[in-house]
Amino acid sequence: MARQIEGVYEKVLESARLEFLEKGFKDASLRTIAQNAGTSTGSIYTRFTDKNGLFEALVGPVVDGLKEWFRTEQEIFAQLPADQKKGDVFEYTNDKIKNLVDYIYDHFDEFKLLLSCAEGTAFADFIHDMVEIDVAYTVKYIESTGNDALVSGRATPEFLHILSSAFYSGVFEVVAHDMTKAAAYNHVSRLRRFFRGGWATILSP
Amino acid sequence: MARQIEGVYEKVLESARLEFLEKGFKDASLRTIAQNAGTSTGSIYTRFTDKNGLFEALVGPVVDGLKEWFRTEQEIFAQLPADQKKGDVFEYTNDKIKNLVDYIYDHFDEFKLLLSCAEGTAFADFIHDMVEIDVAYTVKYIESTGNDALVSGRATPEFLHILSSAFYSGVFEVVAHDMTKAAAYNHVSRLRRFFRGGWATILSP
Amino acid sequence: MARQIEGVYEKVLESARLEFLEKGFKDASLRTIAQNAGTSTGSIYTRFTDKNGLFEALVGPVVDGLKEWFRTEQEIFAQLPADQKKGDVFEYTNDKIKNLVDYIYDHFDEFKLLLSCAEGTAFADFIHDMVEIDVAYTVKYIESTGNDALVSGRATPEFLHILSSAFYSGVFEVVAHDMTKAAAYNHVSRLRRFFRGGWATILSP
Amino acid sequence: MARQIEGVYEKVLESARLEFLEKGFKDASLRTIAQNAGTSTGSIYTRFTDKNGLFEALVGPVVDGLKEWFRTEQEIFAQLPADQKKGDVFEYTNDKIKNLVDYIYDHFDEFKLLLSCAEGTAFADFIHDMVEIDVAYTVKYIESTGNDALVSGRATPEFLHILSSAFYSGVFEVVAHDMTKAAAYNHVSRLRRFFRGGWATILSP
DNA sequence: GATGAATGAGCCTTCATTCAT
DNA sequence: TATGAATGAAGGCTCATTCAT
Repeated sequence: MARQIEGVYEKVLESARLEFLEKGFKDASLRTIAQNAGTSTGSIYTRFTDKNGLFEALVGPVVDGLKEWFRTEQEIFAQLPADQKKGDVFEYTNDKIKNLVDYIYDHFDEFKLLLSCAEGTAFADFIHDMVEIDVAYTVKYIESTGNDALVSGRATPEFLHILSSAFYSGVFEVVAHDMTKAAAYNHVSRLRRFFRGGWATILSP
Repeated sequence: MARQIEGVYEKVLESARLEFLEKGFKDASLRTIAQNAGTSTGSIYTRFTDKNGLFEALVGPVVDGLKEWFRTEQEIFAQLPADQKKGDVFEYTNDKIKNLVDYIYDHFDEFKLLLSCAEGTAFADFIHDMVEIDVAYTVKYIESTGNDALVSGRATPEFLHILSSAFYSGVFEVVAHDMTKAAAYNHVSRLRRFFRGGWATILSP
Repeated sequence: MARQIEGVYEKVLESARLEFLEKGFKDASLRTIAQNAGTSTGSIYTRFTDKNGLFEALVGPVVDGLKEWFRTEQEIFAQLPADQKKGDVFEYTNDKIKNLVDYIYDHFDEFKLLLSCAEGTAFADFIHDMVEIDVAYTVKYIESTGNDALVSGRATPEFLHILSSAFYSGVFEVVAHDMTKAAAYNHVSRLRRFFRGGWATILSP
Repeated sequence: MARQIEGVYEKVLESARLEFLEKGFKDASLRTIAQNAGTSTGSIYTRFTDKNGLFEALVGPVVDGLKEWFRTEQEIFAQLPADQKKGDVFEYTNDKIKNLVDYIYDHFDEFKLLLSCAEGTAFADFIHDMVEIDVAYTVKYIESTGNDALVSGRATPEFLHILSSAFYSGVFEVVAHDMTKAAAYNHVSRLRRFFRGGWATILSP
């Protein structure tokens, strides 16, 4: 029984990362990827099904991790005592956002792939998808705290979407600009402070 | 003058618009475009030089118009009396932003092309380019009013960039979501109000 | 009645010369030629019929002139008194060959076109054609002087061809190498001297 | 090992040979070549990289063989005892030149390709390249025998070039004229004899 | 499982020439 | 006559994917 040659999987991923980063998904060549990984195109198909599968193998775990992180944090928050929920969310989420930046910088290449090289991929709308999740959680949060922002019409799901879209676009600029992690912390926290005022007007009657 | 078959120019543009919208720049086929326009591929080259030239013919005037609009507004503002400049900029720009939405909806397809179908094109970084212009004008504005936001470090060009990026990403979501114009007015004005608070903290010492 | 615009003919020729020299006949573009001449492709067709016609217009007169020169010299020689014909032909043709070099340098570009840029043209076999003429004249010369080189088999038309081919290839090297006219005189006369010995063994029993 | 359909390689080469011979390099069509060989255009690229690669596959080995032959003969000659070198080189090279003709006729099509169908190819200047090699060897030979032809100025590298160019042009005429091998032997040996006299005047003070 | 040759549709682009204006 | 837009075939080449070995 033939076994998969060890180390090839990783080499292909590495080679693919570079090729996708350089040329984007569509213009990347599987032949080049295989060659630089020291293997054959066929073996890419054995391991990754597809060009799309290869891209997903690179980026999927990072996306899943991010979604999982969102889910977990949401759950943790949901189980806080009611008074704490209504407390200073801004303060509460301070660490959270720092974790997010950490996560981004732990997977910088992958985020670059997601944000700049994913056209033609299931991940083309990465920001948009993240925003959808974020909005869903925000809605839940607002509802669970009994805040009347939605009921009163001060916020609508669509507007929350635009708001979230604006926020995350700002956040992910740190990737496009290849900021240092320190600069990223700084900018993201400024961005949050900037948004804080707006949120206050929405959440307070 | 050699004959130029009438109406073909427009038909090609229309055909190209549809093809680019459907498949994006790279995957669009000039053959298909020519066929659907009832011409030959060669005549596309006669009229538009290039695949890129064809895309630019669709989208260039709209971008130029937008830049011109930016420039003009900036100039008008620059010539206001000093006290008016320092006045309520939010109120002042209310109409302006409405004009912007009007402009977007007057050229909806083109903005869709710019925002979703321009990869592989000189317009791939459309939002980013607009943001650069916007930031340049914002810096000028801040400096010309004698505000110390920049000097004090409450704002940096990089942070203004992120802020602007966040704002325009939010604005252009109305295109991605195919909102009605009415809904767009509404959302954009909400977005501005939301940002107002943040700006206040930056501009006031 | 519309007249041909004056000066265009010459401008087209000049533009064509440059384009053909740069890219060779096949890769030259009529559009480029027309453009650089400040006229339209159509007007090239009006004046020169064809891409081939254009090339011929450049090069044909020079070829014709050369052929005419060959013919005239041959005629002059034919009418020399018999004893003079048998005299030192080498000496006699000394001036002739100098005239040839002069002719080449009076039409240097055209010879370059003929020798390096004529593939795909009726002039592709220029040297070969010249050689044919030269051989025909040589045969006539040998026969008219009563020399038995041909009859005896010391020379055959085919061998004369090869000989002539070798000689003219050597001569036209001065074009390929962009020699100065002075250097060309020098080399061609050396070449003739070199060939002189060989000829002597053929012509003398 | 992935299957390589047997016999296709040869069929492609054969098909290419015919197409190149008929139309020359530039006007030859890879589609036609592939079709006549019963393959796809793609497989030509797999096997030969390029249109150029295909031409080179046909002609490269023959050129290399020729260069190698030159090199070897030169080396053998270099190691002859000094007195033999100064002996009758004409006699010595008698067999050599016969070998050359043999080589040409063993690869007749390839030489035709090189001499008539190579425009647009790295082999466009085949004769010129051979001449360069030949001249280099000739210079070495002259120097190594202590002959003063170069020192005295009776010969210059440039003139040797022209001479060699003339000689090989004559030799390769046998290909252009589709001579029989017998006729070729005959003509080439006549040509050598013809050149002999000239060489004598150059080499003897 | 690994290989990599084969596929063949498809890409953008160029061109000499024609011909309506 | 001059123009130059139109033609449309043809060009070389690339690619993801398949599959015999």
